[in-house]
Amino acid sequence: MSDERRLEVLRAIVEDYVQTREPVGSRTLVERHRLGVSPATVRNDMAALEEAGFIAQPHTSAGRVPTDKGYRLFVDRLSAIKPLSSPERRAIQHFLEDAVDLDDVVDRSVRLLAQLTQQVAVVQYPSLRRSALRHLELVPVGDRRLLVVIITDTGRVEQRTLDLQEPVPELVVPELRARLNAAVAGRRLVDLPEPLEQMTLAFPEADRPLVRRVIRVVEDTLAEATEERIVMAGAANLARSGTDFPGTIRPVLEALEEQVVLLRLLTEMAEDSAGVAVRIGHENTVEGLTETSIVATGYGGDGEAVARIGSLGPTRMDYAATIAHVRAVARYLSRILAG
Amino acid sequence: MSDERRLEVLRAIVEDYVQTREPVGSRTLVERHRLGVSPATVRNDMAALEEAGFIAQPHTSAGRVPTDKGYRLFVDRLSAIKPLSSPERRAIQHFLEDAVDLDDVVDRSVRLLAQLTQQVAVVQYPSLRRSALRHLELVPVGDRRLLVVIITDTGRVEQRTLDLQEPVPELVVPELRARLNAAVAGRRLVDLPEPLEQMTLAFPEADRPLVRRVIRVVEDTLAEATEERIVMAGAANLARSGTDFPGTIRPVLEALEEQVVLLRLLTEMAEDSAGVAVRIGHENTVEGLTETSIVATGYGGDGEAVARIGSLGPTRMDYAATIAHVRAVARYLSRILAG
DNA sequence: CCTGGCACTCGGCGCGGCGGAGTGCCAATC
DNA sequence: GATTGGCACTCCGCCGCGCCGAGTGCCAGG
Repeated sequence: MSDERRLEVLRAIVEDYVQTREPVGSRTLVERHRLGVSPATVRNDMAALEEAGFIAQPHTSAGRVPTDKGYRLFVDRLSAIKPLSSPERRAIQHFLEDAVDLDDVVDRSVRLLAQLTQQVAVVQYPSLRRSALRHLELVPVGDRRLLVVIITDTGRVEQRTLDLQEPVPELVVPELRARLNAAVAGRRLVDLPEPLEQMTLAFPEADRPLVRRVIRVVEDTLAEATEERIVMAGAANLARSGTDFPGTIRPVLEALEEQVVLLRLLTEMAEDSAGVAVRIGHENTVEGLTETSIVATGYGGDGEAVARIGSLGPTRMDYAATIAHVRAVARYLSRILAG
Repeated sequence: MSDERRLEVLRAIVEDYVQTREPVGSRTLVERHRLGVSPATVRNDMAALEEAGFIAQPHTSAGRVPTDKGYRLFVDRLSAIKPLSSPERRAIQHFLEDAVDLDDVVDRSVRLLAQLTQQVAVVQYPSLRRSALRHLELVPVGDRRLLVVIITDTGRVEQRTLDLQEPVPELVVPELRARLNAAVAGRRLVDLPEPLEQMTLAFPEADRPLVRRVIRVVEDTLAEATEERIVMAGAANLARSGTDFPGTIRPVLEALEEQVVLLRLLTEMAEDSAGVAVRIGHENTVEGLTETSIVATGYGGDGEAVARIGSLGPTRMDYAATIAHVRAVARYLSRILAG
């Protein structure tokens, strides 16, 4: 009994089940795939695969269904990545190229991915922490408020208002603005803290508290994981005809509304050698997502990713296609942001 | 046969149906409500109500169900607005008061409303057009770019970059900033165009093209309806236990993803005397939303609303409660924004 | 180690009968 | 003339039954 063929059988089971959404039996399996052996032989292999926990049967005397473990093995052995057709590529590129600003790029990307995969797409906004700063602006609003505007090289703009105990000295603001920008230009937010602290010393004693507060706001802004926004599209795809989910899709929708959780999940996911991360079923410990799988990868930035993009669907999804789509969109997205 | 009682019967039918989600018959109706008449009498009234198109029966010899027209009459005659309990009020207020900035306020509001109504909540971001300007900031970025930052009194911040053919004269920027702010302070964007045009004349001939371009950007920004963002929460509530929707919730989810359509719908809705707008079932011509009702109202601004907030659910919703909740959240939201 | 054969299991489906909730109508009553 | 009790009728939903087919596990033979 060759291990080789058993893997082949698992592969066939996964593919058939993904396509038909029904437990697959030994007879239909040999009919559809050129396995070169009889149903009886396949049955033996199936028994072994079940013993090892890769497949299971919903009821006695029913066909087999892959388990999470089975999908995992399948995905790990998945060597060939489906190449996209070249019209498909062109469509992606053109669609994204028409975007007018960062919001538009992200919006288009997430919709596109949802459309391609027919699943739920999730895109994290380019992270502030790993982006480089283009400019820092201070605007007095009234006489006890200061608006801090942070502009990154990915085109993202973030702002915070700062309430002050006492009026801001008119003259300090332009100077602070100039010095801050000098200290900050082109640096990534994660690399900042030290230069800023030194800068404080250049100001007269009296102004230092104010300077410290402004610096504090900038630091807080970058520290706040809350500010990591994500956008989502394709929720409607969860409710597709086939009864994809056991009970309702409610728990899934609930989980998806918790952006914080989703964000953590997305960033936690470890990428494999090919740069794509896959979480299958119960590998997602998040409540409500244990019946779903997530395919994600990073985008933007050379070498180190600036944010992540992913697709979420039922564990029984077309992994090969999803991986291809996620990679493709991530690649074009990176290109657009860099250009 | 008093018209008075017929209305009472309709009322009872709507209330029972909303609660039980099942067609309601004459017997159970008299048992649950103190109508003071016999089932037979109610049956006569029902026949009349059906004749007039306010109710219908799913199958012969089944109970009655309100039609869209029935709900409409019910809502129009709905005089008493359910007052919220005072713990409920306090909870709303505290929850919203803890918000740290505009994004947070909007986010909290939409979640809160979804939670209260157990439906889908939608909040439109404070509109630029109807907000008053607090401050206008010009920031040179590089020597051929100008960043225009627009800050409104609702706390919203919008920015645009402006590419220039020739370098900006260093000195013009501060002057332009000062003059613009003088011309603009406290005015609503819709009221602007004329004062800005006059202002151009105050600059030396050479600088006028630049001034005109900046003004142009400000005007464009306010003209772009695209910039009207909305946020949504509570999609999971659509998938509640009871089989609320005929087929699936898919068409509804799809419609909700089309923010542009949703936005148009929200702004089109005409408010009644009490300031709340209700669209019932097929009154929503939007595809996918013909089985849902929407309750919406404006918020922010004195007299004239600055943006809208609403709740969407199955036609069979608790209108009285939903209206109360929408009004309450809108009121507190307005208060927060004003303070 | 593979294969064909065989007995067994079990879920899904269609059918028929039943009960209950509800209606519509009619004649009697106030 | 509105209201009411009575009565016959309708129809949906539910339950139990039996069949069929797909699928399995095992065994003996190649």
